[in-house]
Amino acid sequence: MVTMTAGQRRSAEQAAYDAFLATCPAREVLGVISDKWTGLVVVALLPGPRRYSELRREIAGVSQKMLTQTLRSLERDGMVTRTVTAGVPVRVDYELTPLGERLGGVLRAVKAFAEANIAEITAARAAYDARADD
Amino acid sequence: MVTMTAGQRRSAEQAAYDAFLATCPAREVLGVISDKWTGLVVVALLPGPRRYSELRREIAGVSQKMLTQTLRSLERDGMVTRTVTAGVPVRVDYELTPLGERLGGVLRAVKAFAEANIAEITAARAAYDARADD
DNA sequence: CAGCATCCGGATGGATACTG
DNA sequence: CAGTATCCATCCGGATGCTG
Repeated sequence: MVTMTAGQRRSAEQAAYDAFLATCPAREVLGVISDKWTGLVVVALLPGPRRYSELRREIAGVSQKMLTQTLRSLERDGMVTRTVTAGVPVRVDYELTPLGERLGGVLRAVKAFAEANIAEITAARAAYDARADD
Repeated sequence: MVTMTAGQRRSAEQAAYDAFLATCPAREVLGVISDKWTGLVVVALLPGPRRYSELRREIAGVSQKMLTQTLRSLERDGMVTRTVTAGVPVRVDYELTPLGERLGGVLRAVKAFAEANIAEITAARAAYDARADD
């Protein structure tokens, strides 16, 4: 197909890319942990189960919408379980599944890398920005 | 200040949250790898240096704007070096720094987790979505 | 208490055209 | 070849008000 238009070529590339992404577990998981709040929630749940309101308090700055959305997403991915205890008032507990705890392990690795290298990263940024200020 | 308004309380929480984020290396790094393309670029550079056009070809689906933006960001964070070789045509090579290679190591851990658990995640999603379809 | 529904501003990211 | 500049659609995420 030498006569493919630019648009057709892009579509083809896009399709190939989509297929790649669909079969790329790493990107799938990257999508999971790259959410703004997912990491914080998983880390907050590592010590043990937490109630909705406890999570809101522990993760300062999260809106209720985002917390709910994040928890639903984690629940869907099999990372947390949601347990409703009827009564007044209602009580809802969230807890990591074994899968969620393994994800927590990965996040700890990220955290370890972060703490070991943040100084170097910050320095690199400062140096880069200083050049830009010329 | 018992007479704080809801708005003031939120501002206070926001400030506390921002301060927390600013001093939280893990979130900083999470921000780095959570970019849509950063992971792919770092992984593509792991085997060795690559030219701009090579990266465009290897990472199917990336727009030139996003590739440039991602590379600039990685350069700023000290993860890659950018080497320009004058001439016609111009040649630009990107290469991981030691810091970038260490980040690559973390990404490999993510990848390993992903590949080991993707089946479970997919199954959990299917089960969750099946319930939603009721 | 633990949400859901709605609105809305800003950031994200793709398409396109042009340049040293 | 390796970008820069601009425009524009979409989505993310916060604010607000209401509910079982």
